[in-house]
Amino acid sequence: MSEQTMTIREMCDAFDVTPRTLRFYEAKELLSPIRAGQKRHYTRRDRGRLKLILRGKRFGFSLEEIRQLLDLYDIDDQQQTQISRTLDLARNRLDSMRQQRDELDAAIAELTDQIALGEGVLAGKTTQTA
Amino acid sequence: MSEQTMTIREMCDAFDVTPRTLRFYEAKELLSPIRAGQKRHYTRRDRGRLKLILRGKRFGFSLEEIRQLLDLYDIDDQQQTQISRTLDLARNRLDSMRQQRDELDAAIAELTDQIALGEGVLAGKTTQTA
DNA sequence: AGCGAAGTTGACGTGCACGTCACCGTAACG
DNA sequence: CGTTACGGTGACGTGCACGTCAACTTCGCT
Repeated sequence: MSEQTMTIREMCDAFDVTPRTLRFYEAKELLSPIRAGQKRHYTRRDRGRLKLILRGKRFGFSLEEIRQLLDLYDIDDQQQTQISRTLDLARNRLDSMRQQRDELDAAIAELTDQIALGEGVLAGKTTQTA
Repeated sequence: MSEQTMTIREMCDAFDVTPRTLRFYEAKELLSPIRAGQKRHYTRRDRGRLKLILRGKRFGFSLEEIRQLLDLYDIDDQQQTQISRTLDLARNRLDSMRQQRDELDAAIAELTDQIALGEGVLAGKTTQTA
């Protein structure tokens, strides 16, 4: 139970994506499954990366941005010279994620208020709080 | 200082968007500036909506999703029958925003760890913590 | 050997969110 | 009165992230 690789279909079922999507990500160099002849075999590393890709997408990052971030998780393989650049990129990304979270918190609070307001209207009260 | 309306250019400068974008949003019925002859005049309401639109975009919502959410902030103008539907939509959206925030928190934590790891590598330590 | 299911590579199509360009109106300025 | 600036309306173009379809291999059976 060490070289647990998955076929493209197993990947699709596991992550709810289409084969087209996986091949597309590979073309964009986000994934690099092993080839057994022609067939693709996805390793644990590929699964980890895909998970990060899908998460990144939910946060509104482009595939290109995600590609650059993914390098951080493979930092062992990298040249020293590259690492510093990647770290800068990651720190920037981290900043914008923190900002995004703060904004998100604010938006959640606002929306919560608006819903309460709407529920009030439904309950027959007027908009005037007094 | 009550009917503070803005021209399209003032809007563009204030929100850092192009005229094309504002006209596009209008075509999609996200904005509805007053017309003085042909010219558009953006009211306080338009500015509020645009702010919400841009925020929504940063969270990865589509313009169509945003359009439906915007209705919640104009709930006074609506039919009772519509309000309930809009509220449901808003509650769903709120749920997914909360989920998104939790995920974002997790991602921030992970990325923070990875950065620390990378910094360790730069400092000359090996990946092996022991 | 034959067959179907699964996988592969192009190549073209699609929806979204605008960008770009050509052309028109009009209001202001020298 | 010409022209420059700002704004308007189509209409077509573009980048991204895939969807769709045709035309193969390649297994794994029977």
